[in-house]
Amino acid sequence: MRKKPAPRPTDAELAILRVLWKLGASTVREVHEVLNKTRPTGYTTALKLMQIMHEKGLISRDESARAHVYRTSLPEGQTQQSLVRDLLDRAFGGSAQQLVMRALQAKKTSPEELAEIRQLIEELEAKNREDSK
Amino acid sequence: MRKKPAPRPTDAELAILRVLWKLGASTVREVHEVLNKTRPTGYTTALKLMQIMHEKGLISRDESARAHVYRTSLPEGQTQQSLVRDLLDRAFGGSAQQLVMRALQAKKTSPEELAEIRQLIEELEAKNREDSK
DNA sequence: AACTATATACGAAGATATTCGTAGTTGTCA
DNA sequence: TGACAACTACGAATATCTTCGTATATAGTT
Repeated sequence: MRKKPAPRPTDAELAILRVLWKLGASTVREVHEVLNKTRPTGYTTALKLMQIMHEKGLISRDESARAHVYRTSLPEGQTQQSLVRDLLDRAFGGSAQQLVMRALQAKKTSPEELAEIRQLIEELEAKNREDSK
Repeated sequence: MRKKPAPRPTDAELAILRVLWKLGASTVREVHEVLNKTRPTGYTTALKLMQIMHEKGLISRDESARAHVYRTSLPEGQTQQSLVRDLLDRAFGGSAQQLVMRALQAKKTSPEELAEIRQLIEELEAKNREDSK
């Protein structure tokens, strides 16, 4: 008896998740106020979406107060990981290398960020050498 | 009077694009035969999808033969780039660094691939130093 | 010429995603 | 307490995605 994995969030759902990760546990109103700035929609639209996300298990809620308080079910990094893995499979035949290449070409990356990435890679390479001993 | 950019392909559409990139220009039957192995569906499903993709501008077709021959409108790399950029914006706040990190964690990458990525990064870093002179 | 195999076109069903209006409930405050 | 503001629940309209059945056309074969 295993629990179903959370389904891939849709575009609108991901927008809400991003707000919740940023703000932490929040009410519908708080989420709506943030979203409304960049993408004007009605309050009940946000409400309905969050109710659906709750049904799907993407978010959980605390109903003890009149205004329910919602929080994400999974940490940001874990969801990002899933999304990347999904894109990897759907568009890159599973090749992380190709995806990384495209990502670095798709957007200018600051020298500091490049250095961090290089460091991560060097760590992975060191780990490989370690393992093969 | 500018042409509309090709919309983001849906899951089923991307699966078809992948076959077309792999095989090159192909008929519906050829595409369907490949897809049918991994995801059994009817022939007319593939046909309909490809007709819609043609309307959207995702693929073009040569109607001179009885069996139309379809080809992708954009090269694989360009579409991959768009998809990565899209995910970057929707889930990573535009941070390529974060996305790369997640990609490398999401999937084991071979030492050879890691080396290639490292090389790309070193090239980008060299280019940065060059530019800042 | 009739039959068969293989095409395309098209409509439509069913599922999912997104949007919002309306109804009804609850807390606040003058 | 009565009016108002804010909240949830719910139904439904609209759009999009995915699937397939049916109608029709065309090429090849006997």
